[in-house]
Amino acid sequence: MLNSGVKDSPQSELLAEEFGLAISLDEGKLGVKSGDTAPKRLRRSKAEQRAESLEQILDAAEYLFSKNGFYGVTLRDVALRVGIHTTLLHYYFDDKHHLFEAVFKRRAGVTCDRRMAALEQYEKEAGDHPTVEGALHAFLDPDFDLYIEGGEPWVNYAAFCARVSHSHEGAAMMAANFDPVVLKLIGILKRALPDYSDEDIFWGYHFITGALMNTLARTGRIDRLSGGICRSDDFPAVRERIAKFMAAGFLALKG
Amino acid sequence: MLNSGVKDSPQSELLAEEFGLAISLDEGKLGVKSGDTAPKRLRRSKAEQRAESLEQILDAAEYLFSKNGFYGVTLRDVALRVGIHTTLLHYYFDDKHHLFEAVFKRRAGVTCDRRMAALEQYEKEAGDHPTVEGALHAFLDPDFDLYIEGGEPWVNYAAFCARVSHSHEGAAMMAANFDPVVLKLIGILKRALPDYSDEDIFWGYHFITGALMNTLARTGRIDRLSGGICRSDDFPAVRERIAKFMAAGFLALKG
DNA sequence: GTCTATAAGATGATAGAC
DNA sequence: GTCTATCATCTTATAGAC
Repeated sequence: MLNSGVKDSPQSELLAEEFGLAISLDEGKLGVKSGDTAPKRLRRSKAEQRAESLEQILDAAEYLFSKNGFYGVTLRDVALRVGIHTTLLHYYFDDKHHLFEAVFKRRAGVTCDRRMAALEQYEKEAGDHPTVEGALHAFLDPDFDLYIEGGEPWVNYAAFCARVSHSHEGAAMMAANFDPVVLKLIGILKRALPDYSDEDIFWGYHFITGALMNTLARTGRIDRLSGGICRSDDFPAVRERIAKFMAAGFLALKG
Repeated sequence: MLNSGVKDSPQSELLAEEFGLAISLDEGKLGVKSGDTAPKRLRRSKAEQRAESLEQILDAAEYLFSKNGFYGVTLRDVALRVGIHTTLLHYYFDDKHHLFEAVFKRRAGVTCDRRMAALEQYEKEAGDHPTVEGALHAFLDPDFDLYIEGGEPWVNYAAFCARVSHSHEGAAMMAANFDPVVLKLIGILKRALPDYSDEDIFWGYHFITGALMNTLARTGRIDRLSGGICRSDDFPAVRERIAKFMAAGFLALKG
């Protein structure tokens, strides 16, 4: 396994767990039973080691890209943070673009699946009369829960996505991965607002995603502006307000 | 004066006008009467020439920074676009950071002054009973008008600001320049919503600015998502909806 | 898998000629 | 004011040793 940034870090073995989350993309893919009969897993399989190294690199890249964007991070920065040599990054990810894409894709599936599942469940529950606020809760809350409960890696990923969303390189990546969920939401909104034009509904979504991305970016602006009354990383506070706020906005568009 | 990107461009003399806007920061500062009696201004003063060169550089930098951010643009990119050598950029702006800051500051004052004036006028008109929607119109509309009527340079500046707003380098720049106007808006909102907590009001503003920045960024995402029904650069469509939408959101927070 | 060595090119910046 | 020449440094990427 790789060094963990700080040289000779004694607890480097723990990092993967510390940063781990119950939901993991790679779980199961490796085909390795973690329980087995081994005594406290003294030895790891090659596949496990590789997966762990990949995770550490992706964590570092995710953190740095979320702060400075694609061009603001060098492979040297990433390697230094992990405590390895840049050549190893090429070994694992070929080039910088692939690394960037890997960071995006690692968690994209998880958040999409959760939101899609929540939307589908809401559709069933609501039957013929979905509400805007109900749909928005189904769309937004699973994500907020992920960021609130998932710890630092997920919060970094959120900021990473916020950055990507305002960049041109990332627009295609966003579309390819998130469009199905968003269109699912749009579909429910249309049924909740049958007399609305598509234009009104899409602009409403545009406002929501703007507010959401501004939250995920955690720039610290609202902290200073409010003199500490609000904190950029107070996701629960936003979760509590955003669906109700935006639902009312929708209803007012034709009012 | 400088070359205008394309070598031997015959109409390079016209560029400054083409990109010019009625509102200009430098107007008046130069102490040069443009009308005078000169026959179609065959000769320019040194100061005028210098100002024009600066404008051309700033236009190019503004465009590029708005697309790729601070780290995604090299001085060579800027120089190439203007048709000059990088050393000249150092001559005018010292270093890259100063150039970036100059791009930001060139138009920051204009938009702030306009919005502040509109907010103050609204305060007078509304007297003791300001409304949320009224305050938001005063805050947002002058800016939208600027972007709609100001042409490409102002639209690029808008995208530039959107990018800055999600970056850490830019957070301080944003605060130093825009906080007074924003706090003015917050003050009016407080009077419009006397029973609201500061927290609710600041989070509401947070949502608004997110939606606004997402608009200014013009990433093209809403275009593809909506299959062409909405266009990223359709500022009038947003102007028409955003104040009403967000005002309703505010009113719903305590409802 | 991890490292050393190395290359080719880009980048921000300076000194000085014209 | 504008350009040439030059610099040290950084950046991505490859080949090959261990």
